[in-house]
Amino acid sequence: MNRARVLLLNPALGPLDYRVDREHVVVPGSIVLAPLGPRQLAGVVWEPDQMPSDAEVGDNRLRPLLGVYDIPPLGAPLRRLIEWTANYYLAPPAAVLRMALASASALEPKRSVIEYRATGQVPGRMTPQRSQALERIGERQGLVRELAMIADVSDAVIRGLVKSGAIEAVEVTIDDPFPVPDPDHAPPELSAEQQAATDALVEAVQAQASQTFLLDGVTGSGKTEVYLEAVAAALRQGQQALILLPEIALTEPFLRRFEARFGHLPIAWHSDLRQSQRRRAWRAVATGEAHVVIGARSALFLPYRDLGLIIVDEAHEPSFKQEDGVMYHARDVAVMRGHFEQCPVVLASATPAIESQQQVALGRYRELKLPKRFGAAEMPEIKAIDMLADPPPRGRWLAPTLVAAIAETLERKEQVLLFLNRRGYAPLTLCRTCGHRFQCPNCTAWMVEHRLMHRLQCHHCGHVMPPPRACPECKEEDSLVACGPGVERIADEVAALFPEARRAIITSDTIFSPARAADFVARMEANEIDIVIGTQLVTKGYHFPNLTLVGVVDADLGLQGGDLRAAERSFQQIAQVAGRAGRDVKKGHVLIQTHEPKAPVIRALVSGDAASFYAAETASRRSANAPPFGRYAAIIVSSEKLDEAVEIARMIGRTAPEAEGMRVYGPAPAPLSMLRGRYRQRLLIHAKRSLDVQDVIRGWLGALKWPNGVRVAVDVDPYSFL
DNA sequence: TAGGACGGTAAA
DNA sequence: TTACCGTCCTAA
Repeated sequence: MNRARVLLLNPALGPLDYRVDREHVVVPGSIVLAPLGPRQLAGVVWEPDQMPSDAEVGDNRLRPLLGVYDIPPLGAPLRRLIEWTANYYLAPPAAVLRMALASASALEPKRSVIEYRATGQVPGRMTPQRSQALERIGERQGLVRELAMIADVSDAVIRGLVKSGAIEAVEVTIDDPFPVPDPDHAPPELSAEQQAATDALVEAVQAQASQTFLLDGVTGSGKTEVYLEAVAAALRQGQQALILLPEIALTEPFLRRFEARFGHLPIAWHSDLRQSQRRRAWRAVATGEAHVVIGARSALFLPYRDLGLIIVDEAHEPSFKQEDGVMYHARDVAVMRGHFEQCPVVLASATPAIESQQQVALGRYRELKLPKRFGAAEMPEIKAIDMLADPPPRGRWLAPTLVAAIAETLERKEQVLLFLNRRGYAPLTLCRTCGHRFQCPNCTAWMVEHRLMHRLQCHHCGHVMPPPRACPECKEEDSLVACGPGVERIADEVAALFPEARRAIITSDTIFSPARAADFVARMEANEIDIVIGTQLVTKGYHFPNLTLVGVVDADLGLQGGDLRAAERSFQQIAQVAGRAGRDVKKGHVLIQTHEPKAPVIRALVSGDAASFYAAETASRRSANAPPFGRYAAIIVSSEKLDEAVEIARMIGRTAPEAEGMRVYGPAPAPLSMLRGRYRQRLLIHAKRSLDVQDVIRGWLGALKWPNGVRVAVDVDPYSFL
């Protein structure tokens, strides 16, 4: 009797056992189709001793597997990674497996699909829907369903356009091989320091052993060139390389650098891939045909056939922490994947996280430093503007000193970047007459005015409303005022001050596609933009030689909220945006507007003394027993009913176990006490490093029951305290 | 008494 | 997660 333990793609279920009939051959990792009640589900065969099931089922009650997919089995290193991730982050193994299998369509044996694209022909009969569809689709190509989504019309409109000849069908072969990057295409000239770091990485790639590096180089020091040589080394020995980036919007300039180095583009992996692209990329990764993958955090769980190197670029970025579903930290999971795959992992950053520096101090990670900028470029000069001593006029946000510096820079025909980490026009709208504030109906958050889009928008759940003319509370007309600045408002101020200057607003609202990002880069390089006003999207990755002045509009913004990483994060963000200035021969200048010029963060930035800032932060973490010296975990209880959420959270609080070196705080309403229509209560667990908190929480929550509509999620090593 | 809403449970 | 089943309620 041949039986197999199968982890199905159903997060509510543990592993189930099946009978394997003679016509099927399975090994651990095989991807199979299994019956489940009246349904059929895909799953992966697992070693029974690695995946214990809660109740053994007799041979006579087993149902047979229906089939085995013609796909390479998931390798043992990936299976170990899935187990580790599920264990560490207290997530169902099947939920982690789902990230590895990525999309059901990747499993289908289909070799081509019919996609559609515009022909440029004008349809005989034009309707508003049809013109909207054609306009929004533009050059894009996709399935009928995808085009309908893009154009925000029904499938029928698209089909009508196909019939009229305005859109044509194209057969797309989806498993075409990808071009192979050439490690010898255009090797760079490296400085002595870069060469030394490169040698260390190349040696580690050749050793094919697990080792983690912290590549710590100041902005503009040429970290990318260094780690791309490690990628070349992996390619030369026939292995795959993965490069993780924090934001997709950032990939455009990166793709171009990669292409310049290797002659071809890498394979991109992110959540916006179309179904056919996703399938093709997944298959190529699994067969080994994809040599270099660059991607967002989810690329970590792809089934690489032979992974030789992992790079985590901008490794300090908080966006590597996944905040819903399986709440993992991609930087930490990357290190574990390197451990299981027996390959080096490189964490690259100009402003490494305190956690990573601590690992260096403990001797677990090896540090490679690039303390100087590449070539003739020098570090920019950084000054603070005291907003109390040098305030802008009423109703304005840019201090006279900053305005003067902008004027001088424009005069020299150089470019300016103004950084404000706030999208939209104004973060809050209120009624002057009755004080009514516009709040999201689903979240504890203000509705943010987006003047360009002509609407109010919630940044947490995406709820939108048209900009109101009258106050909904007191019905007073023309009594609503915008409070505080967003990038759009700063852009207005810039327009009033420098009407001749060409402006660009760079946020996730305006750079929503790789094409838009490419367009922005091209316009900057052609000097068609004088002043960029942007959010954190512009803090990293870009290299504009003619950009010489960076203005930080509100350096105090990041210090609000007071979570344990606020100071560190502020420092990183401002240091990164400052690093955009003067990256070539022209000297860069940075002006930081703040109400607290004496705050340690600002002083560290101005003096350039990062080391003592980090030392002070590390000391205060140590004395508070905060990460990386102690650890936190959060339990978030959510329900559509407030009383239910409160009741269950209290019940969990009451049943908290006693454990040496652990304290439980709460429950209290979560900082965003209502999110996407769900009420949220939160318990915070603070424990000493040596305690296995996961195990304690597993035992604790495992013994409890709660009603169906209540969700209890655990966030291990939480980043956001929201 | 049919039929729908709801809650609980099994799925190998 | 999904499908199914039993229970309870309401309308007829």
